Amino acid sequence: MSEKLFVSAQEVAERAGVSRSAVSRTFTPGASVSTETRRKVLEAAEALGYHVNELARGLMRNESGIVCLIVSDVATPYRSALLRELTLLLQNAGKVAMLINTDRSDGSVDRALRQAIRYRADASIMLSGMPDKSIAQLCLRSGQRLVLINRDDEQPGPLRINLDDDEAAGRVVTAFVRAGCRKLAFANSEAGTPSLMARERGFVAAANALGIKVSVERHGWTGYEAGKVLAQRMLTRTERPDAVFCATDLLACGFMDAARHQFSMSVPDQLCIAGFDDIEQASWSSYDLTTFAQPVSAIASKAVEWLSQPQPQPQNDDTICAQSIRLHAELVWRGSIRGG
Amino acid sequence: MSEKLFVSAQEVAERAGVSRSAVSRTFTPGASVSTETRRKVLEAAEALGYHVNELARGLMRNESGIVCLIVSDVATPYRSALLRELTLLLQNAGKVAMLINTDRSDGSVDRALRQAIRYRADASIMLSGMPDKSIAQLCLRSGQRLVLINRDDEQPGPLRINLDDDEAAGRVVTAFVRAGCRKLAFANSEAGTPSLMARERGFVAAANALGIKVSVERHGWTGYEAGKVLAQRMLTRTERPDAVFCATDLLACGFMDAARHQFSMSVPDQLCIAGFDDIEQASWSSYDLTTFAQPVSAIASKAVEWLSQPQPQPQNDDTICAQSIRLHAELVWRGSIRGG
DNA sequence: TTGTACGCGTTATCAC
DNA sequence: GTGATAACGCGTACAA
Repeated sequence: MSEKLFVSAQEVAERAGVSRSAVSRTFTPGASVSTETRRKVLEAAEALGYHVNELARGLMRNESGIVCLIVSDVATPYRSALLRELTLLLQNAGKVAMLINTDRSDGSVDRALRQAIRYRADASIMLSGMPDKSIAQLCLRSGQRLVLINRDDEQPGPLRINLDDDEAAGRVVTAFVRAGCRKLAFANSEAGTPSLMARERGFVAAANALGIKVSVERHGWTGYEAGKVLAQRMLTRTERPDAVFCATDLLACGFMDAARHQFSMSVPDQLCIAGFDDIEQASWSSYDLTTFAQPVSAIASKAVEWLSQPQPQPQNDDTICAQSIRLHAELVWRGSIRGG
Repeated sequence: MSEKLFVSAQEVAERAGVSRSAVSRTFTPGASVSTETRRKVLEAAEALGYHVNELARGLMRNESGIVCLIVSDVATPYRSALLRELTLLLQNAGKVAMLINTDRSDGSVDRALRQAIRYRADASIMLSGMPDKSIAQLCLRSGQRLVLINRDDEQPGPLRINLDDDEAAGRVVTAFVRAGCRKLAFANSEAGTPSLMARERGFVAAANALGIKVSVERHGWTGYEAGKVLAQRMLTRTERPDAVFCATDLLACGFMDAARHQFSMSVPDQLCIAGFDDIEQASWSSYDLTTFAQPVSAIASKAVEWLSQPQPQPQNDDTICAQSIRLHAELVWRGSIRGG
């Protein structure tokens, strides 16, 4: 049953008539081998179908080449776009991506992180969820790097990449007011992640500064259906808003569809809408949504870049050399706000 | 610089006052350990922050627990949905997913497959591309399982999962004719993958059988923009089609948007449209697209199920015990065809 | 430049 | 049930 399946460096060495270390050196970038030996080894390897065993290599080097991507809702447009960029750049950097799907259940992210540790991942990149503090500490203590994207400022990850959510939200208020809107609304999800809440706070604050009150509604998670529900709630009131900022493009699409097809409202004439993320669908002509672009490729390259450079410090147990990057979310003007 | 980072079973054994084997057995599901020993080991492991090293374990067992997902266009709705299901089921089966992104470039999938071999993946699941026959053979010879989803019938993979594309396409013809349409069209991409071509063939054949000619157009890859371009081509003709079957939902969305917003056509009154995949956007009320559902969860569970059961045969070099599964694509009736 | 010898962390085998 | 020992495939210090 269990015949030898993979061919080892030993066999290559025998066939090539050299020592096993010669084989090892041939496949190690920095090593010194004579041209003749290398040729013989390569020939034998090709003939036998030899491939380096990264598991064994990782065991020796204490460096697996594996980077763990921890994410929930992979099928969501923004998440999958970020995933695409990350995997692409990781591959170019000679790393390989391990994908772990989390859900809302308790301990889901912790399990993911533990999985990453068991496979001795060089790093973990979290696109969702917040790890238990102790687990995160364990990662760091184990020499594993941690990158948190659009997560928290409080989290203990060494590299944190965030957006200027609050400031961006302020710019929507200006746009709405310039379009002649006065009855502003904010449609949010109940997820309550830091970036979503920052958008809400920024929007409300900027409006209040202009003496405008904002009606805020929260429902469900950040998806299309939740947007519809939010619209049903906010548009059945006697006092309808004339402009709504949705915390997410998916919410905005749902909101817009409900406004048009269930309430026969015209966008942007009777209702201005703005979203956040700039998912592909936002540019589809049925929506033509004004929104803020997540700088996905910038996020991904910052993350991978940071992972590629060598560990700056040995890291004391208590003093984690944290680094925080704040990226700009550009406003993409389209047709869902009047007077672009 | 390189202080000991991870804690090993050896250290746990010392602290617990038992042998290394006892530690190993504690973390091996099927092994027999006394309750007392297990308790001591678990306690020591917890205190030290011990985690099994899957790299070393994989090295011993000749089984890494890694399953390679080879895919291009990850950010596409259908692909990401399939990816979600697969990663979820793999995790439940105790496996872990390694994601490799391929592009259209030559040798991209081959590199991916080689990567899978280097990490001693137990299996590779291909959602895109077709591997070079020699590489595929190498995988199989190395004891690696291979699953091809919506790929080819000619490929050498042991498990091939396909849909009844041709038959499904025939059912659209019936629906179109029943809606009173007589000028049928098929909008395809230039990608030319087997499933896309099967849909085209099935549609044309079924229409011809009823004495109806079909105008076929192909452009770009299977995306929203390509759908728009196809609409521009087909709707500027003197003889406009009154029903179009798009090889993909993304194409259909683009086609519909162009028809409505650039040609002021009403769907489904002047133009019936059908798609394929049943991506989430197909159900959004702006599109409300009649389409065929990819049975993503069935596909994923078939694949994972097959991987979970033990290798049925030792596999001779020439006789590969291939298995082919043909799944049904259900028609999802929505508003883009008259008279549902 | 090349070969020898050892160690990485784990599991399987076999005595006890 | 438990503990010693061999083996997995590889990198590398060291001596030649």
